[in-house]
Amino acid sequence: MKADKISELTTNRLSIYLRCLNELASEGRKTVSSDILAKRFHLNSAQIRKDLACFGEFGVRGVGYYVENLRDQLTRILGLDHHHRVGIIGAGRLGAALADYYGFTQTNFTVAALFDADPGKIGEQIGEVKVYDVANFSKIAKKESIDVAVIAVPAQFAQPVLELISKAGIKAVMNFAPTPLLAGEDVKLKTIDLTISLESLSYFLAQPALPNGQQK
Amino acid sequence: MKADKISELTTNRLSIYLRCLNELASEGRKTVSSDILAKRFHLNSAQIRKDLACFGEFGVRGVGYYVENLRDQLTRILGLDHHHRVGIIGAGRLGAALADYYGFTQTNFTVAALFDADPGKIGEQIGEVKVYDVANFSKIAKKESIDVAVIAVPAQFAQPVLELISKAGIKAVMNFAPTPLLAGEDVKLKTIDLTISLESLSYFLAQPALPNGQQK
DNA sequence: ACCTGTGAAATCGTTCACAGCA
DNA sequence: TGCTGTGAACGATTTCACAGGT
Repeated sequence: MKADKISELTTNRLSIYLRCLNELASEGRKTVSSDILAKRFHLNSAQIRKDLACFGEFGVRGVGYYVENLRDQLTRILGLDHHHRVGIIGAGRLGAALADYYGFTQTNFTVAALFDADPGKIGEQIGEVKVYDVANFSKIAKKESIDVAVIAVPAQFAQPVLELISKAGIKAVMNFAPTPLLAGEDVKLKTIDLTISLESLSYFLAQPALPNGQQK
Repeated sequence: MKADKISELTTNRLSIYLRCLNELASEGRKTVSSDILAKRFHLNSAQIRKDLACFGEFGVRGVGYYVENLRDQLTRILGLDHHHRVGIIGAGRLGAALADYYGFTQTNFTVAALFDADPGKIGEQIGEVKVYDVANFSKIAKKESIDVAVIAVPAQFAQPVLELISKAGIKAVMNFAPTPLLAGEDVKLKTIDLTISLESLSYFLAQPALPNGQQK
């Protein structure tokens, strides 16, 4: 298919496929069909094939996919054969937790620096990582080769912080502030809005249970 | 429209509309049209009307929506006129950060208890909240009237923890473990997978810039 | 016989455009 | 005239179903 426009839903699933393949590889499996993959991990086999076909013809008819080969291909497609250096703006509890979280679980992402405006926090050491003055963001970002930024500041500061990040030339941003942000066309912004997620749980709980005990 | 099947995309947007209305209300605005709302908050006016029409006829032709009335309606629809009590399983950095995060920003959600299996953590006090032995989850959940659970444990423990939550009769669960979980039909599960989000940023960075400087 | 890659169909979601009411 | 509520058009995504390769 080799299309130019790959949907975000597809790339999100590539992450999932990669996880599955890592599991299969660690079990010593050599090949896997889209059908086996789908049944085992509760996916749809046609979707797996379509997603993969966007990037090349990785499968062999009558056989399936070679686990190690496909894993390597996905790793490359997702850019996980490169290291990424993450800067987190906001050294509150959330920023500190994320510094830990990424550091422990993601070998391809290293948290290189935390930033804050609070003089009481600047200079502190959180785990392996130092807290810098956010006023020096651009300078430190360059020195530390940061290519991914995480916004973990209160909502009202999120937009100016995003502009600071943009000006520093960083193209990939993850936002935890519960507010939509406006970013330039060349910047990839992912907002994870915990408030919306919580309120959607609240909505579900507010729905009356149907007679058979199921929810709507 | 009064439909039975409301999509999650719609309910997520209700949260956003509610935020916008709160902002307008605090400015003293009495009425607002879907068009004004859309232009100001970068939304689509037809979508706003369709979303709202799922739940009733709140608008007045020629006038728009009454800000306070619509805000109250959305608050009710989202179940935010009730308090929710949250239990967080996993008292690591992430669990602790979430305990703080929700406590500070969400007046409708109170973190009632943290749970962990580590004897070193049990009995600790994190902010206002005590850490209990996860073995006593069901008992404490009932005593504390917990109706929302948050999974903040490592991936390999997430499924058994979900089953524990289910058995305690809790119907709304937010999962931060980077793994898909299987839940019963009557349980609403939201997974927030930071690994997928990060890898999708990595994918974006791996794409070659197009000649005009834009990304694909 | 098995399994991929892919058009075609079905489903789901968004946007348009306008009838109808204040 | 201004604005909602909604059928219809459009667009995106998922699933089906099968031709064709091994």
